[in-house]
Amino acid sequence: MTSDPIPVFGQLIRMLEREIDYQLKYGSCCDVSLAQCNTLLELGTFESTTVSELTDILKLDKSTLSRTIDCLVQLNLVSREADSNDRRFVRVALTPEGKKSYESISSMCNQLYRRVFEFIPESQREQVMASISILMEAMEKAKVGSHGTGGTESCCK
Amino acid sequence: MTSDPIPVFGQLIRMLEREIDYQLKYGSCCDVSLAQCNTLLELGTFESTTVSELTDILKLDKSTLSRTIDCLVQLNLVSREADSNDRRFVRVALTPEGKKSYESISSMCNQLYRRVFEFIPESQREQVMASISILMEAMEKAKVGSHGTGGTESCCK
DNA sequence: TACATTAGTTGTAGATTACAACTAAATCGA
DNA sequence: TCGATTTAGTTGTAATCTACAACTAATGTA
Repeated sequence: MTSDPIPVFGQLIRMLEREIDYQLKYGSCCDVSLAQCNTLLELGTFESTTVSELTDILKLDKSTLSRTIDCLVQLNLVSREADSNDRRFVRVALTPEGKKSYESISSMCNQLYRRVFEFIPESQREQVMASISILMEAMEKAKVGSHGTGGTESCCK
Repeated sequence: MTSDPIPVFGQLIRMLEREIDYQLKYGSCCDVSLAQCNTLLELGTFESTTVSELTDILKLDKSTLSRTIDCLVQLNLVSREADSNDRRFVRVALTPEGKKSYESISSMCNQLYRRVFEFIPESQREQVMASISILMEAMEKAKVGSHGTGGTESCCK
């Protein structure tokens, strides 16, 4: 029974967060911004999606995503098309070029993660994988319904 | 021997990253921006620091941090003072008010993490803690020296 | 058909960030 | 000791990111 592990957990998790962000930013996204990169990575796991689905996943405002997608469309990486069943929805999908881009980004990510895994003793890899999964699930469950005031406060006065 | 776990690892880790970010943003930082919040959380673990140390930890440009600190100074949460040994360095530290703010933020974080932990079966908590630590260490070791071109590319043209 | 709801876009403005150019202080090399 | 170089940080500037509010369009409901 040592001292409270929770604050340490918090510190670790924040370090991890920054590390991930950094690696993704400077290691994997070459031609697109971090936001675009994350969007592509998500799009790659769907046949096609909608803006609101991406909103949920990426936790960004729909306007932000709408514009991010604008950019990706202009870059010819993503296609936008009204859903034929419910024309309020916009089906968003990777173009062939977007798929290539996705492949390239995710392969770079995977390369990094493989590298990371090499630094984890083989006997512990399974444990680490399982733990991330457990942690993720727990965070999902622990998600609060209320988000305080939300929004972007900040600087100074 | 199932299929390659690496891509799944990547997905999980990105989900986790967003989850952490979101929780910290809307759950823990009430009066200050996310960047300020992270800065306070780091400052809280030091007696006093320098801008460049924070640069390393937070992986932000020194100019960005300089201004973030400006804000915190204006908010009366942080003090800035030339180092007496080497006057190029600026010692940055929490003011008493900043300490209170730090306590409040980190206690809110810890509350969240405690909540998260409650959703992890007790038998697995130690494993998860250990895994985060292992992963973190591995990511540090795997860190590449080169960061591509770096910088903020992006939008469209 | 009118009213309400839902999905997404556009107007706008502030926040965040980084690069470059700068100042000030310390160190290095004759 | 003095000039050149390096180091820490700040300021000028500009692009990107983001969200809120107000809007349009499509659907559902009474």
